[in-house]
Amino acid sequence: MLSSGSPAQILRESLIFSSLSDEDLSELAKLAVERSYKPSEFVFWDGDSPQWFYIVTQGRIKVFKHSSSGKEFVIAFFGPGEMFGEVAVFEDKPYPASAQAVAETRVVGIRRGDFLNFLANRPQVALSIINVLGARLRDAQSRLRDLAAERVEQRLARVLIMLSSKLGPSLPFTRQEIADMVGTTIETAIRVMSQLKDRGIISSTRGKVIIRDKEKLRVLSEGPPKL
Amino acid sequence: MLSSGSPAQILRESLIFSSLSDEDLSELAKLAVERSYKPSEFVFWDGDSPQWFYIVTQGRIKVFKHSSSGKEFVIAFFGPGEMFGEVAVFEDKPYPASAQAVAETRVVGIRRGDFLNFLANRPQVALSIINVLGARLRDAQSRLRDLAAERVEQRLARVLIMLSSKLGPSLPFTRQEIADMVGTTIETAIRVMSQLKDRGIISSTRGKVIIRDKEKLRVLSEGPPKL
DNA sequence: TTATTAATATGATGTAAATCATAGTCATTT
DNA sequence: AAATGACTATGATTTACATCATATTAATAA
Repeated sequence: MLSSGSPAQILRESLIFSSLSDEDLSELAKLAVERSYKPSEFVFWDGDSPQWFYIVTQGRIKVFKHSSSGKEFVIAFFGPGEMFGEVAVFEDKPYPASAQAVAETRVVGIRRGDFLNFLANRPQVALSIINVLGARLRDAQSRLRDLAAERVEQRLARVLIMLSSKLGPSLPFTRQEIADMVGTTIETAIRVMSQLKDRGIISSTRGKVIIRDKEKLRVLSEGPPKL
Repeated sequence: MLSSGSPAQILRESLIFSSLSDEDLSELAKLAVERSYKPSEFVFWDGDSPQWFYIVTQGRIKVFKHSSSGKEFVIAFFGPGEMFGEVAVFEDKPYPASAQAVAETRVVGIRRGDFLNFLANRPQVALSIINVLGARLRDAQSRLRDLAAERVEQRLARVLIMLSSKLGPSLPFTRQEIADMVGTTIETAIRVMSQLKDRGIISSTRGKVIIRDKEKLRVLSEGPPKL
């Protein structure tokens, strides 16, 4: 989505900072530090103290939590232009989840204190952060309801729809990654997706899912095919 | 928790506005409108367009969503000093959940547009809202992980702990309300709580739960009593 | 008081999905 | 080219929990 460039350019292209003047932007860029991660490298761990918040510039970051039995639950994948690690920064509590690169990934990081100072004089930026947090909260609450009350097939359909509205019809995720987003096991995810394949709703290759019939998927995600 | 008083006084006592000057506060108070609700009355419905955001001054508000099969999932109960309906307001999308009074309840409401204008010049207030949203997001993400991976007993223990850290050891909720927060059925909630009762961890009367042994409850909420 | 309704309780049965097991398939490395 | 390891696939079995059914108890109303 975004080409790589100078930190200032990258920040410019990120939604959150679109309201900034060139002046403010170059000031913010001074605070930003670039970092690279190889696949499977961690940006931070659940429980770490939050020094930085981040914006992805290239690649993809997986943010997830472990259950008491060790299972992963994926909160979200973040791509270019998206911020992560922000919850911990604004609250000054340990990161509530871990962040791991799932591809060759570059991020810019801004120190907690620096960023709070910066925000203190830019209400417009604060408002756009409020917007991002609001959207994420809304999303989390929907997923809560889904996990509490909807069946796997329906939840999986919703995850696929959400992903494809962000990334297009071709989704670069393994069954395991999808299972971890849906909150199920890999076996169940495979079984459900095999059915979707048989019904012509999706097709797939190794590590990739292609949405073939978005409309049928939408119906599935809404109606209870039960009863 | 809070005594009733003038709108300005109520706002003053709410965490979010603690940083405001008396001047700013009385300006905000001018924007605020008081309303009362009887038990079971709705403040807004899922899907309504968001004109207002609210702060509870007396009583209690239940915010919840329905599943496709009609089951309720309770996102949170809010008491005096807490805001609700904020997600929709900051995003200008329909309310993603319904809000219903569960007691004789008073709230103050502030119009979306008024409040956004007010915020635009008060970065400190914006930052404290970011804090509240951050805390709620963190909480929602924990619950997501729990729903995806933990068993009912554990989730129920966590809900009881969360509630008692807010409200003290005596919790004025029915089994149904607790079930709706945990994401289970009333029967299962009753069964699990009967066990907790037998083990001396809680006691209860009609519509009320009393935490007797917080430590045992904590252990339950963490360890997998499985294996 | 009796009637009515909401909350609590508990047993019996059903089921979606987890778990356990095994095998095939595709990509990468040696 | 063979070998190693990740991903996909499917069957068999188990299980936590939902669902259905029916009481009992405690408030509230008639």
